[in-house]
Amino acid sequence: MRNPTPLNHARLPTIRDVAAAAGVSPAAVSRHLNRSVVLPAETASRIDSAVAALNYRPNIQALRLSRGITQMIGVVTPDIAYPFFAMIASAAEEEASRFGYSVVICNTRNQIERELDYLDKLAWRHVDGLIFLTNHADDGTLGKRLERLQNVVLLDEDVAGTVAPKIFIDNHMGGLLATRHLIEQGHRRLAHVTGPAGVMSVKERFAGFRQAMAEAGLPVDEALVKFGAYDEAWGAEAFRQLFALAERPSAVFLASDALALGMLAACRAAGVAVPRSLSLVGFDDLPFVRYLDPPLTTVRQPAEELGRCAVRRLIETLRGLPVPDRPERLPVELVVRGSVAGHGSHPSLR
Amino acid sequence: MRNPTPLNHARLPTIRDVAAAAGVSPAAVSRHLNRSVVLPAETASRIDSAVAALNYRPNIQALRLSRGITQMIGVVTPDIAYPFFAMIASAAEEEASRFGYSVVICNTRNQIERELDYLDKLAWRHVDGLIFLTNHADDGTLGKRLERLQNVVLLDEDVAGTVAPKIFIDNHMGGLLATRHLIEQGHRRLAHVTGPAGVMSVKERFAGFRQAMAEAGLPVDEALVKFGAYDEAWGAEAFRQLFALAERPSAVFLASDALALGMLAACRAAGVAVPRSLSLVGFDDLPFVRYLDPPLTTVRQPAEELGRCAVRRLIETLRGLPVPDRPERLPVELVVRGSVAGHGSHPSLR
DNA sequence: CTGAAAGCGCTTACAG
DNA sequence: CTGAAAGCGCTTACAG
Repeated sequence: MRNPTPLNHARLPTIRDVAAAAGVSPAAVSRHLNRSVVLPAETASRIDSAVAALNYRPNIQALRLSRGITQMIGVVTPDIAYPFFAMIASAAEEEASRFGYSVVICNTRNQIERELDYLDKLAWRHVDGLIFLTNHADDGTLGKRLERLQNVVLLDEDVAGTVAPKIFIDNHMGGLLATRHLIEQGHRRLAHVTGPAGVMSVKERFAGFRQAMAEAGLPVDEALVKFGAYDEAWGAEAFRQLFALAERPSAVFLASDALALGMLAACRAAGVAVPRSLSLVGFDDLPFVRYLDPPLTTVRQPAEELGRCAVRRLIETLRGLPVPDRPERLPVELVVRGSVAGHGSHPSLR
Repeated sequence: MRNPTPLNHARLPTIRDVAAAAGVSPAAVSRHLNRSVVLPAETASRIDSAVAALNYRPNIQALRLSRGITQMIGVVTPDIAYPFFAMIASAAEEEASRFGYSVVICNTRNQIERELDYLDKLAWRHVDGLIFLTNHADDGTLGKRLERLQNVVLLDEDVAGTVAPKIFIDNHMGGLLATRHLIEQGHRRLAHVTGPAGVMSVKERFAGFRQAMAEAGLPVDEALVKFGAYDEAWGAEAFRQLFALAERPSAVFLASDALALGMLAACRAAGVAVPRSLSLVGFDDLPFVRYLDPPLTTVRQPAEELGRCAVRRLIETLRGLPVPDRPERLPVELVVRGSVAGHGSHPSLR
C-alpha cells in the first residue's frame, strides 16, 4: 500500500523514526519540536540527539495538510522581468523568508484571466496569501472576485471598491514634485504623458500635476495631456503627437520611466536634444536611468520598501489583524539629475 | 479532533462530498478525475456534475502528501532583481506554468550559505527540483553537496565536477565575436575586463578573447586583462586602472553589461568620450542598454531561452530521463550598436 | 470494474 | 504530563 517513491526519492526519516530512536511517542516529538510543551531535560536531549543523528526534518507536505497552511505567498505582477516589479518581488522574498514564507512568482502579463487564475489559486489554498499588483482599470470583475477573498493585499494600484489592506505611494505628491520642479526651472508650457485613464495612480499623478499648475497660475492645456499606457511604445507615440503640435511644450512630466525611455528614444530619432530642446521628468527611478544620457530626473518610488511593507502587512493579515480602514501611503522623492534644463524667463535660466 | 480551521478558512468541499453527491466512492472520483480509469458515461457525468455543482478542486496539500511531489520548482539566482536573472525567472515561470509547475524565488545574494539553504530545501522536498545559477567559483563545498542531490539543473555557470544537466551559453564564441568586432574596427590595443577568475564563464570568454587576438596576430598584454567581479563597481575601478596606464587601450571588451555600465559612468566622470576616445563592448544585452548613450554594442545572451530551456530540461529529469553527458550550449549573438568606433590604420577608419 | 481500507507524515483532542 | 488514536484529504494496492 505504500506508494512507490516517485522521483527516485530515497525514504526520508519520519517523526516515528525519531520517536523510536528516542524512546518516546511521535506526539512527544511533535510537541517538543513545536515547543508546545516543555519536556524534562533528559527526554528533550534524547529527542534532539535522535533528530540530529537521523538528520530529521518534518515533512512539509504533511505539515501543510495537517495544519492547513502553506507558508507560501504569491506575488502577482504583470511581469516580474520589469525592473520595478522585480525589485518589489526581490524585496518581498527577502522579507518573507525571515518569517518562514516562500514566495511564488505569478506573472499575469496584465491579463485579467491570469489575474483571476491566481486568485483561484489563493481560493484553492495553493498559497496562504497574495500580494496583488495590477496595472489596468477594473471593469468590476476583479472587484467582485476580490470581495469573497481574504488575505490579499493590494499593492501600488487600487481595485476600486475593494476592502483589503492597501499599500500605495503618494502619487499626488509625486505629480506635484515633478511638476513644481519643471515650473521652478522656468517651464511654462508643460505636457503630461501618462498611463491608462481611469487607473488610480494615473488620476492621482495627474491631480498632482494640475495642482502644481494651479499654484503657479498656469493653465492646463488639454492637448498636452496624453493618456494611454505606461509603456515605452506610448512614450514614443506621445512624443510624435506632441511634436506635431503648433505650440510644442518645452517640458513633459511622464508618469513612468518606461514612458520616458520611449520618449527619449523618439527624441533622439527626431534629432530633438534632451534637455536643451525638451525637458523630461520620469516616474519610478528604475535602477539604470541614472546611466542614461542625460541621466533621467525622475520621481523615486520606494520599490523595495513597497515589497517589504506588503509582506509585513500580509503576514499581519494572516495572523488575524483587522484590515486597516485606509491605505498605507509610502513617500515619494524627486531625484534631480540631468534631463531638465532651465527655460524661458525664469531667474534660474541658463 | 478536527483541527480548527486556521486563517479563518471556510471548509472546502472534499472528494468525499463529491462522491456522496454522485453516489459513488471517493476512489471512483479520484480515478475518474485522474483518468486512471474510464467510467460508464452515465457515472462519469454524475461525477462531473457533482464537481461542478460543488465547485470542487482537489486539495493540493493532500495531493502532494499522497503523491510525494510538489509540482514546484525553485529558481536559484543571486538576485532576481538583476535584469538578466529576472528575465530568466520570468521565462522560467511561463514555461513551468504550462507544465503545471509553480516557481518559487530563491535569492542567494551570491552567498554560499544561502545557496546551501536552498539545496537543503530541495533535499527536504520543499520543491521537486531546482534551476541553479551561481556566480562565484566553488571551493568544493557546492560540488560535494550537489553530488548527493538529483533534480537540479545548472544554468549559465558551472560547478566544477558536478554531474547534472547543464545549460550554458557559448561563452567562447561570445568572447570571439566581441573581440573580432573590435579588431575589425581597427583596434589593436585591446583590454578585457571581466568577472572573478576561476569561474567557467570568465575563463571561456577570456579564451575567446585570446583566440581572436591570436587570429589577428596581436599580443595579449597582461596589464590590460582585469579579473575582478561582474558588477558595476568593478567596471568603474577597472577604468581607473586602465586610464592610469602609460599606454592606454583604445577599446575594451567587458564580460558583462553591468561592467560596461560602470565603465561608461567612469568615462563620463573622467571626460572620456565613448566611443570616440574609448570603444566598449559589453555582454548580456540587458533590455535597456540600447537606450544608453551611446547605445551599447554587446553580446546577447538568450535569457528567456535559457530560462525556458532549463525548465524543460528539469522537467525531463523529473520524469526520469538520464542526465545528458555534455552541457547544452545556447548560441550567442553580437549586437552592434554605437559604442564602438573605427580606429587607427584600419581601412574602415573614419 | 468498484469499493473499503490502509497509507502518506504530520497535529492535537482526548483519555489515562 | 504522555501516548494512542483520529483526523487532515488525497491515492492506490488489495479483495470481492
